[in-house]
Amino acid sequence: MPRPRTLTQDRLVAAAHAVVDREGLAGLSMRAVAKELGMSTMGLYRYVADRETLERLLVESLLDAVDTAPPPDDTPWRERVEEMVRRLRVAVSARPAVLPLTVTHRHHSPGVLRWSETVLTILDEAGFDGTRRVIALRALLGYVIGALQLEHLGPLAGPGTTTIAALPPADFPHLADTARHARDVTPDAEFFGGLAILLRGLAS
Amino acid sequence: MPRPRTLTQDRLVAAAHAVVDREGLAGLSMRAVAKELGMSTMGLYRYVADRETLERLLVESLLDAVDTAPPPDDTPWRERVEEMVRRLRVAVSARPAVLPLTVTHRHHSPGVLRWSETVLTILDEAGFDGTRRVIALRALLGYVIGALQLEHLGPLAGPGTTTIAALPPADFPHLADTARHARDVTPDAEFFGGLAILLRGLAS
DNA sequence: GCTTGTAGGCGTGTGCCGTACGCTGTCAAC
DNA sequence: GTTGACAGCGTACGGCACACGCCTACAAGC
Repeated sequence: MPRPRTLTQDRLVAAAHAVVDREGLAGLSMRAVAKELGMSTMGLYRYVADRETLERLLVESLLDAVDTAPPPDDTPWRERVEEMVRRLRVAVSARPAVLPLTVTHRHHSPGVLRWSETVLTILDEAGFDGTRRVIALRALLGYVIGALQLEHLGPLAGPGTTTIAALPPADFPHLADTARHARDVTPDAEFFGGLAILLRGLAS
Repeated sequence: MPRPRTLTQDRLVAAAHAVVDREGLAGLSMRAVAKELGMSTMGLYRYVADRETLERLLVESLLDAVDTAPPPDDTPWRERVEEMVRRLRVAVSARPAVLPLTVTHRHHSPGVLRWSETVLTILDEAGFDGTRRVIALRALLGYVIGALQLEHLGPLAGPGTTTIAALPPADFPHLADTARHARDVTPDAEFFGGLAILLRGLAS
């Protein structure tokens, strides 16, 4: 009977994403999102308890988009795990700016829970059980989280590597050599190369 | 000839660490550090360009403490890499509160550069070269960064896992089972278990 | 068709934050 | 004794998240 709501949660999250896309993560504030929606700052608090909740919604909107249906089981389990990891990476990489939020709010996301369940199912079918399966899942998650941050916060081809290349090669001979080779490694090759190492280790 | 400095960089960093230890990372502010030192807020800016520089110093003080001398080379290369990773983990885990800063400021740390150089030397002796060595190093770094965050921001025995255990087991059977087993896995076992998988993958 | 309860939205104010800028006080060199 | 370089301080500004109370649009009951 009272005045009807003027906003949906989707519109709110879309506005937040627009702000982040335009101004970066540092530009995300309640004020900025409110302005994006053409309403007053405090009006947002009718839809969201606090800033942290807004961040959580942002992350969930990303992770819920991940397809967590089991890949076709006529492929080897390692390829199926790789496919699951690939899907996660695609979703996260779509909005690298929110990656720091993804790391801190990951626990609350139903998308990640569904993803984990599917991966565990694959690992189960591959013969992993008990603590071995726990450790396998955590190792995969750990690698994905770390590698994605490495990729987006300290890219191989970015300033970090060029800084290294400018170091005194006498003190850091291998590092200098590695930086030179690093220029030839695409982010994809680096990420899936590392993943392949992990999967080989799981298999043996 | 002018008035002598009253502060050393060490005292400044120690004060910042004290604040973080007492109030957590969120309690770290220029005002708080200044109060800790008994001086005015703006006095700090004689020693530090801005807040980011202070954070960088905080991180560097941690990472420079890592022993980057090559481990004795009469042990297998995998054990030597494991030893290097262990040292890094010990240093970071000493102050888990600053872990988020460690991730973002890692590039600037000479300690990490020296660590990487040593690890590359070991990998070189183990026969890795070119892009294979690049990918191996990045995989190790990625795993370490991600696993440490998993360990300190979403601990196995923490609220995340108990939340999972309370989920409808019908929808998440493997996850529920995993959460039950997770209680028996110590952080050490989890971290080095995952690392062992990665090292096995590197060796094969 | 008027009244009234409910709930959406807004404005103001508080206490944080980082830091720009100009002043004051102290000391060593001359 | 004078001078000038520079450590340290105080004030002020523009941002932030958010508590709190007010106003107002609406639909149900009479």
